[in-house]
Amino acid sequence: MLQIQTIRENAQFVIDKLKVKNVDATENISKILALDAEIRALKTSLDNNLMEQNRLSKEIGILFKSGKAADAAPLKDKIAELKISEKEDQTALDQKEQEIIDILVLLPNLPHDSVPVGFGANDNEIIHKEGDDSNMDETAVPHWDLVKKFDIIDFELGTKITGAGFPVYKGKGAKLQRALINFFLDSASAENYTEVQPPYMVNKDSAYATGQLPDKDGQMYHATVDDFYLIPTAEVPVTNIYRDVILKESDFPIKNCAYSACFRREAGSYGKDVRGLNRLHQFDKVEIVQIQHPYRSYQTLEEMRNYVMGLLRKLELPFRVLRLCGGDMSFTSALTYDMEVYSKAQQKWLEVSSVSNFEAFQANRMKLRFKDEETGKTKLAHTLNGSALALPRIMAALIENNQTDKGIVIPQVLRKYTGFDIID
RNA sequence: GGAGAGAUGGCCGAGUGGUCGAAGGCGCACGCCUGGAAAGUGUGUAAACGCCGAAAGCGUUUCAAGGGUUCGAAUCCCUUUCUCUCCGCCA
Repeated sequence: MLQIQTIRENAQFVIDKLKVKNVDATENISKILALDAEIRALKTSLDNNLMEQNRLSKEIGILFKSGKAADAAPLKDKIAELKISEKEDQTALDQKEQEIIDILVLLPNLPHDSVPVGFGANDNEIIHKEGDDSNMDETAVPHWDLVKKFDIIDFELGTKITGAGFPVYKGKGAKLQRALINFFLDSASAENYTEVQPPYMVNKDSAYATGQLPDKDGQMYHATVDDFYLIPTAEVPVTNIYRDVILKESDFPIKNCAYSACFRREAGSYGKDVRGLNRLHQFDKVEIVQIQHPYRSYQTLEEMRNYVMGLLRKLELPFRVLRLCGGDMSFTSALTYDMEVYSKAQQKWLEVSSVSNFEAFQANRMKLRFKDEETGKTKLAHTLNGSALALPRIMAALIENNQTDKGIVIPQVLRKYTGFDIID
């Protein structure tokens, strides 16, 4: 959520920035400014009213103590009068505050200066490319056929047990996935990320704090009996560790990593992109989360990007890095890099990681702050996160790119985790 | 799931209707003391919001959350959430 103070002080700047995300906020911003002025006037009037009531109550207390209780009656009448206008102010205030929040919550985060203008995936800026992204010959087999041939992932079985998008990993397929998870977690630990195992279900407050609610309500599985949501990413529970927390500057940077299963309804996506492992309802991911001082968050974003690039390099996968354009960025993000690996058999780039700086947007919703040593004031911290990495598409690319006559060759870096060097 | 007890500041803990944002202790910060440190000692030690911005100052709110009684609630009543103990169930 944008800070009301930012809007109050830089309304035009906010409007201009939101245009980069293709949002015309002119009307909403002027509504917000009007409501904000009304709210402050009401607050002042209400505060003065309450102050008067408190003063009179104290007087009554003194009268009671000194045995002059009878003299209190006129004061009581006065308070009764004040209470009528208090109630009016309070009702109006509650209503206006709800109104302003209802609008604020719909405004996305402001994009960073470096974010290119654009409407969709085609407008993203390719800022880096690495590895051999030539295509394989015509005999190359897509992963959904390979996994069947080697009996390592069974989509039909998952459909029987649950439904489409819930595959069953078997034998060396299950082991390869576990190897990747361990490789990712060990790598993060080596970079001083503290490993956590979060809950896979969260309450409404948590889903709201990281921005899944109210914007992406329909994308999460909802366990209605207890009103819990299945997490779409570990970002949600891990970032919420720091909800309503005031940090010290010396706590920065906070670095957490977490493996979790992720659950996404993916309502509205059908067709070619959902084939095989490309888009699932349940998948595994290792997530890295950092909380940083506002001055250093962009430096941290670059570190995180470099870290993820390093993982892809070790896995010997061709990849590219995109700087997302305004139209393709998420609601909460100020700057996002996507990493895509090239699947030589599908002849397609597959998104395997998204690294973002949310600046103070999530922190504002979840009241994640720190004490500024210079001023002694509490200020909002910056939150960042990234996938490091999402498993299914990595699996798909490894299986496809490493197919040989003899089987699927396991990259060197994973062999100590898998215990085998080929799937055949 | 049933029965009971509880939830107070960074932590421990007092407070059962009035001047209580809250005693005391610990911790922390700064100072004194010391050659230096410990001990001792003094002072300070929450957040949000409003009063045109900043500072100062003033005010409002906050003792799990929400509602109620009262001129006045940490304190009384109701609801919810959570924690602990016992019983039941159980990986």
